[in-house]
Amino acid sequence: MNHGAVQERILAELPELSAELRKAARFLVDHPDDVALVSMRVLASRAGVTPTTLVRLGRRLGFKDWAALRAPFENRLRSGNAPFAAKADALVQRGPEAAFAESLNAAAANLAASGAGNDSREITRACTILERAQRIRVAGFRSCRAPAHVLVYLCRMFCRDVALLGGDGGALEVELAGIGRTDAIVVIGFTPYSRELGPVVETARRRRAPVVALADSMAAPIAQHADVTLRFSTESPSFFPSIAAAVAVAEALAATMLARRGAAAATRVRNTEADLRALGAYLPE
Amino acid sequence: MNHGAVQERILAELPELSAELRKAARFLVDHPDDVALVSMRVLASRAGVTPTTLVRLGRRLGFKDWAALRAPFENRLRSGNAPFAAKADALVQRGPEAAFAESLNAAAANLAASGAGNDSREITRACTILERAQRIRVAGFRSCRAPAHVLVYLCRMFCRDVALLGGDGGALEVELAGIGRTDAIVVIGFTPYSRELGPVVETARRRRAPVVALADSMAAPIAQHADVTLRFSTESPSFFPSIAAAVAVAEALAATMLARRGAAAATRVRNTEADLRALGAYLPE
DNA sequence: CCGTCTATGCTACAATTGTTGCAAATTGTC
DNA sequence: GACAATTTGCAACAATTGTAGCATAGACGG
Repeated sequence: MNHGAVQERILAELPELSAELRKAARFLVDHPDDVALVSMRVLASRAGVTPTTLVRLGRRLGFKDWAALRAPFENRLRSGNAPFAAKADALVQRGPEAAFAESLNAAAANLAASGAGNDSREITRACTILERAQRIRVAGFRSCRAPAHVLVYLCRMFCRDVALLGGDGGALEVELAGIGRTDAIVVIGFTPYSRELGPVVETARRRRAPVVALADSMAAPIAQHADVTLRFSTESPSFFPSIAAAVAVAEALAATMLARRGAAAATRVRNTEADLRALGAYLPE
Repeated sequence: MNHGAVQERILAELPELSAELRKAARFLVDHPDDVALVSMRVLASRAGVTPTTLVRLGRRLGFKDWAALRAPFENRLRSGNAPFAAKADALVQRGPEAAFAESLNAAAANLAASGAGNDSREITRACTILERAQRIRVAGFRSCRAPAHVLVYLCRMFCRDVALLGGDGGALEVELAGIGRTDAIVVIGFTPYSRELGPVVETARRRRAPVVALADSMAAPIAQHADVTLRFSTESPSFFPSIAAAVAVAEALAATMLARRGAAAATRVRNTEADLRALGAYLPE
């Protein structure tokens, strides 16, 4: 039996399995490398499961041993039947099929550039501004709506008053009405910059509200009057720029804020998660 | 140190070694898979050498442990290796200041894993489904709203009828009303899966509408009944999972569709852009 | 409410792991 | 041939491995 067959077998059996067995089974599907390369005990701990559960899973799937279940995972990695050679080739070959890998590669390069392009002082300043703010408002339009949404979603987990600007049709001015010195505005954009960002930075400046900009350039119009600017890169082999790096920067910003706030904020995040779960936001396991 | 470097090191040292050590060293070079996959004792017996010799070889090559020598051979077999592991090692400093870089690194690793985790046949099938569809509906909730938004935004540039599901408060059922075999549904989610995805996949299945899933696992409940599943990884050093990779996969999917459609679609994208510009969507330079 | 049954974890155990110290064997040198 | 130096193997070690048995916890039906 080869690895593919085992995986199918697992997926077929998945609904019938009990909670713990299913958790283990999913881990096998998701981390096939580990199955072959590490011991059962450390595999179990990585999967958040007891070693016993893995033994039982093996039995349940019809294998005599753990070794018997593990064997197909080993063979998968052996260079003989190389799915990796094919994979590596796929990364190199041209044509439509390569577009996927190329796009991902470009995004990864953008992330790396974003890591290098922001120095820690700027990051610290951005965090300080956002932490002091009574209210945080985030502006991002068109393709930058995604990173804006991410930032709002994450900050809501540990900040009182965070909102996305430009929610429902054209009420932007109303949403900006109460903004003042004690708040903070985050603007996200890259060339060409959405027109809607104009009024946002404009009112922010007039009301002396601190501005954190996420942009593709220090010279971006939205960065001109910002107190801090964090950079991200949008290079892409395709016809549209990539905003994956912007999303990653937004996440990293939220992660940094959380890290600075320490344990209290962390438990607050956990509470929020627990609330969501209790409210039935998620599918049951 | 990666496997290539170890191999070079071995070959360089080879002439200096004694008979037994050389025999062992050659075996390491010739059977790299075995080094990672079997225990030192059976490796020794396969090489016709005593276990002790292997330990001594490791020392001789400058490794602290047998585990240290073995590690590069393991990494060689792992799928998500690439140049990212090295980068992650470079920035392992702790503290709140490092959170930013760590978060970005994790996201980059997730991108790499997503590239390796999706084989090109699946990608092709996903594209085919979406290209055949008269209408495309995308479902993504909570944190997965961001990648859903990205996919919709991009596909709109070259597809007639694309929309985000669950737009305004609870009209999900209405939006699903007309769905049928000739349409396509994209569902995006990871553990824990938003409850709203339940009805979506359910109606898709009932109406026999093809489903493309973007998920963190082949074993995801939303992937179970999907026609194709594209994987992304959400590993993160922080308290919340990262969706940067999901965004990148969504972009890559759009890029692939565009590449497959050829020049005509490309000009269509350019026209859309030009329209936006003419309509005054962007700030003037 | 009780009893049954399944699911899960804990503990113990023999087998196997990587490693060490020491003795035997081999090598080269005078 | 005798000596030291090096190379090699053996036996034993603590640690870790995969597995089995027992006990507990929880679910379900009467």
